[in-house]
Amino acid sequence: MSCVVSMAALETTIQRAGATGNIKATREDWLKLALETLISDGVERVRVLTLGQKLDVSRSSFYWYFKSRQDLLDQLLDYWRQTNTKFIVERARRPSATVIRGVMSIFECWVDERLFDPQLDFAIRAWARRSPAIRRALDEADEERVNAIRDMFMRHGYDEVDAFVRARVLYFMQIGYYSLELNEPMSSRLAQVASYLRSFTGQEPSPQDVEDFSRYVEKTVPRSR
Amino acid sequence: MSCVVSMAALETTIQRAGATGNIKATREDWLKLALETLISDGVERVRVLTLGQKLDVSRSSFYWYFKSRQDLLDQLLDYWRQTNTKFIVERARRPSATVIRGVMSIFECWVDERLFDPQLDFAIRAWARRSPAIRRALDEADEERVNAIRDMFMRHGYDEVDAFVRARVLYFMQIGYYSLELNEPMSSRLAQVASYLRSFTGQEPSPQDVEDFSRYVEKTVPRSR
DNA sequence: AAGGCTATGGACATGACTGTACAGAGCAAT
DNA sequence: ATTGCTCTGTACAGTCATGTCCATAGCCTT
Repeated sequence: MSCVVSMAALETTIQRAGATGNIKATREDWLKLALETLISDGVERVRVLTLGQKLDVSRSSFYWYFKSRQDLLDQLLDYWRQTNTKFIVERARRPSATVIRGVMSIFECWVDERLFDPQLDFAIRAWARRSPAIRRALDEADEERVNAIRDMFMRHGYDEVDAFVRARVLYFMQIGYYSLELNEPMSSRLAQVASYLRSFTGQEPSPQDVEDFSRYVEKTVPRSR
Repeated sequence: MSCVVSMAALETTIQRAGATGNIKATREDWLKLALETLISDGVERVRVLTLGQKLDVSRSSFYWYFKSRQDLLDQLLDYWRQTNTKFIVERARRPSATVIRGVMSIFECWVDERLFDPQLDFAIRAWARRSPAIRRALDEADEERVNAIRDMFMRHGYDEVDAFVRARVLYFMQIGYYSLELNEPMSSRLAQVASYLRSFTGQEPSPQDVEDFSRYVEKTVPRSR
């Protein structure tokens, strides 16, 4: 579906499949489909049999590339680890002239699914409910993200508790937003940017701020409708 | 586990089990255990076989009380429908002297799991990913909740867009908060109440406000540690 | 064209789960 | 004590999943 995450990052996990013949499904095919399934249906639905049917290949092929189903799941987690937290932290650390600008930097992750894939995050969250290992990985990621955002607020003069709470409000609000899967058109979302900035920072955004953000989205986000 | 939701509401869905003998597991037992399993593990783990094993009863018993597994799941959804949205809306509609007080009313749901069960909500959310019927029910509930909160902000003079955005920030932030399953002690949470009120309303809470909220929690919330 | 390696198909063993059929246990009222 | 009702256990059929074994198809090199 909407899993348009850059698969580039997947290649990290992937050994070069030497382009030998008689290949119906590559390792990448299995991984990609598994990721899409994880995102749209949850871990429980990531099944060797089902994936094989969709790829029109028997299950033996799977066991050539992967040791077991668990092996595949481990790799999916690795993929998530290497992608979803990185950009948030990077954006939060960027120098910014004002808090408003700082928050706008982070907003970039919320409007561009190449930077942060909310559905993948949600799937990991559901997965974590029943798996302590996933739970631990997720907790670490959440903490890293919130801390990065908190530091941004502190750089702009908020005291520690306020910065922490505002970081949480900003981050948790977005996690919550995504878990509703609203699928709003970008135009509606942009129409509310000023209110969000005001609400998150407690300061009044300038018209220039709002305009710049719209520009950014227009120019860099594909399919922003 | 922490499923301490008042089971009273369940009885709505329940026909009186005439207290005849030879009963090992009542309909209530099945429902309650199913609900706990839904909450802690997700729908996929609500299985007739597993429930039966935990109740130490064979599966035939289940099929006496329920037409099928789907029948049970339908009833779980009904239970959620009848409980989780009600109190939020009710609290949001209560007259309040100031916005701060209005937000505090809603906060009551976030600190008292008898009013709002976050884990159940999360489980329904995960369920909704793969079931259009659940999706619809959930969307309705979310809209009802946000609208009730928005109206509260509007009653206190916020314009429509601002009220709507603040309602979302308040509600989504909480949904996000819960999906992290932080399990913080109540004392930490209370220590941040002032910051949260400030962030959500854009106004400064009085010491009296903060103190009153602490009092409320202390008196009415069981096990607030 | 012959062998070698890679990837695949098919068969088999095993286990978890749903739903159905039916016999019978236990209590209540007659 | 017999009958009737409610609930439970055992047994069976059917589905869907994982993982293993082994034969072999297909390209690549020599």
